[in-house]
Amino acid sequence: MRIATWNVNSVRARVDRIVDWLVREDVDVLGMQEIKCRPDQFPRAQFEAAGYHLEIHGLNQWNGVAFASKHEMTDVTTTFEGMPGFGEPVQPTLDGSGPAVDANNIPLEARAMGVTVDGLRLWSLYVPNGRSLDHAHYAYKLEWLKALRTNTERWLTENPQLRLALMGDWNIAPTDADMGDPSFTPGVSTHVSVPEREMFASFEGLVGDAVRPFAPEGFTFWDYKQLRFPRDEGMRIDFIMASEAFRDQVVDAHIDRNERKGDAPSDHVPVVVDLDLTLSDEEYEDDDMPMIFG
DNA sequence: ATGGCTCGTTCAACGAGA
Repeated sequence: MRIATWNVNSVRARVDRIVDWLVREDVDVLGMQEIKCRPDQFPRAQFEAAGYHLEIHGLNQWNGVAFASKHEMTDVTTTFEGMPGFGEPVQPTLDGSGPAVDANNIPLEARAMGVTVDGLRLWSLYVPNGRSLDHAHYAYKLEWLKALRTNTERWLTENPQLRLALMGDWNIAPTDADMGDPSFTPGVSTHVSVPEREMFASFEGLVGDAVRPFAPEGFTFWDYKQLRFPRDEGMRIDFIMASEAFRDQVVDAHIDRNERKGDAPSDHVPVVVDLDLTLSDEEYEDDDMPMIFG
């Protein structure tokens, strides 16, 4: 089972590349971010011709998340409990026909989608950028992640064996090795600030990086400007953060740097994990049994 | 010191990205 996450920076501008890659790499499930369109604008036909089912959450030209999967998707959700919105409060509609809002009547953005595939609980997440340390978007980013962490803890408390993956564009470079863009300055810039890194670290013990053990180095994003890609001045901000039960089944992983090359690439590249779903807890428990030598 | 690319909006610049 091959599962991937990719911030595609507009699915309509990139549909040929995305579907070509899915087919060539024989990807089972892809979580996308920044599709930048509504479901009625999504280029469904090309995905479906390649054998993929689709789940799409997009409200306008900003943000937007989706899944393409060869296998059936169930339990589709586009929010988690306590997810904050961004912007000005709106008047709630009595019949619930208006935009989805948080507890303060602030509209929710299209930044999360959860699906279940073959018993795996997968989330496609587009964490808010933050814009700058003194911007309201930065406080929103931290609140959004705090709510995600609270839900993650609850999901795993209810089911410690849950095979859960929080995959997407986290918009945080968790270590200095993950930041290679010289325009980002510690203490001044988003993505490397202490509160962001502490928030990322707060997921430890719940989920861990499923990719880094197999791909210890490498960026997932390079800015379009300033020759960042040829100079390899990128950042590692796209992650598949997974529960222990999920990681027990991961047999390989990689970052597909080649997708930053060629005509009209996204500024992010796909991040991929390969799972062996036949690996079970029982087998691992058996491995822990004392050996009896005859 | 500033902008640098790319996208969607929609035809002219601008918001947003990171």
